[in-house]
Amino acid sequence: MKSEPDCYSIDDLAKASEPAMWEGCRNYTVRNYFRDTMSPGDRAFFYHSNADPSGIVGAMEIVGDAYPDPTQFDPGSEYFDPKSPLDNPRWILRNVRFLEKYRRVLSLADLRAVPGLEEMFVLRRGQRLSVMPVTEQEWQIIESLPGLR
DNA sequence: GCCAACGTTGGC
DNA sequence: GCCAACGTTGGC
Repeated sequence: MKSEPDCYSIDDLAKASEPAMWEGCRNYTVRNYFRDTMSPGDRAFFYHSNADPSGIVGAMEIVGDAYPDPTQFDPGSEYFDPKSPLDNPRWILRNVRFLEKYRRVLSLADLRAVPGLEEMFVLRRGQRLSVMPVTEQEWQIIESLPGLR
């Protein structure tokens, strides 16, 4: 799950006393991942995009079920969507809980060099989604990389 | 700041 | 429903 650290970083999540809303996703594929693919208790990598360096910076956990993203109805929010019907919300989100921050950033170049991650979604050409699947195998490979903790 | 690769929009 | 134009993302 990607976030620009200038907007919301893993340090912000680490400081949060309660699970945080992963708000503002306005892409239908991501919406479907939130709705259909994620389950409470699933783990997710926190990825800093548009950062220096960009890459995986830590881990978190999905908490609870998907529910409508309140920012779509807030005219004061940058995520306001005037076309989203109140009685049929277009956008949903998940809450996430901080698990850990790694001691180093795993850049795309780092990940590309790791055997077994060749098929990973985030490494695929042209892939720009802010939320992408990770297989159990990929998770284990990454979590066992040296120097993370 | 460039630009590839998508997603979205809207005229027809 | 097609598709050109436009907007966005995000690494580099």
